[in-house]
Amino acid sequence: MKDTKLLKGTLQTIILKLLSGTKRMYGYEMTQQVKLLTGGEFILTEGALYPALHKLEAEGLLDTAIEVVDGRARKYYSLTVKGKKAQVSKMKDALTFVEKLQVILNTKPIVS
Amino acid sequence: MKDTKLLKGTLQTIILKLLSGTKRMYGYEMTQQVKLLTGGEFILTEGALYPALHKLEAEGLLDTAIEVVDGRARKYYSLTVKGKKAQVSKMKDALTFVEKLQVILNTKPIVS
DNA sequence: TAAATATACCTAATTTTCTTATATATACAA
DNA sequence: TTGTATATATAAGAAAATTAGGTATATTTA
Repeated sequence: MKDTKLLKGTLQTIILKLLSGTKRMYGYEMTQQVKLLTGGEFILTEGALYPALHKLEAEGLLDTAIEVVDGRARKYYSLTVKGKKAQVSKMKDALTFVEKLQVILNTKPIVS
Repeated sequence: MKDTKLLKGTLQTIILKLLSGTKRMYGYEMTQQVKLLTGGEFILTEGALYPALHKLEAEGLLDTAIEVVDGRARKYYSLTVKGKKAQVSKMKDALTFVEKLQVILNTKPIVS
């Protein structure tokens, strides 16, 4: 991979999941977090991230709060109640997706 | 899931993988195979499948042969040499994708 | 026998999502 | 002072999927 920035429709789920583990997070922080977690395999580009954040906010899943830190403006995002519900739902879908994909690709590890 | 027909960019990989396990396969057969393998969770729609097959053929990854069976025309697809190489490559990407996605979603089972 | 379902292919319009490129701006290090 | 890191944003285009249609034959069911 490395080159592929393809997040394949899982971007919303990733954003919601990241936010479910903390009080709030800002965009740039998400890009760094994803890079760190995946050893640089997933690159969350701004062109994909910011529109996705704006969409989730418009849908009422995210709240925002702008703060200036070290002279730079940050836009913090946090889950709304609706967002928390959506997170649970999307995680279920993602789990099913991964599981079934592994079945098709015949890569599901045989574990108890 | 159930409702989501979202295959999220993995459709090409799925097609190549299905074909790697057999000599040849036709489109409708792929839809049934995917439905069977996933317990109905993944629905491979024709609107997604056929354009994908045509694209892979145009790229030289698939060969075709039309045969009439029981009065109905079937278009059999098989992997070319180039297609076999692409299959191996795409499978590697898919494995990395799933692995890293599981890390981000914190759902990676702790196994040896 | 007529209607519905299953088999089997296809495309076109639209929408969604992502890539690529660009823009702005501040802080810090070389 | 030039580049890198931090931080957000949008716009044009491409890619991929959804939705919705179309054609046709075979089989099953009412």
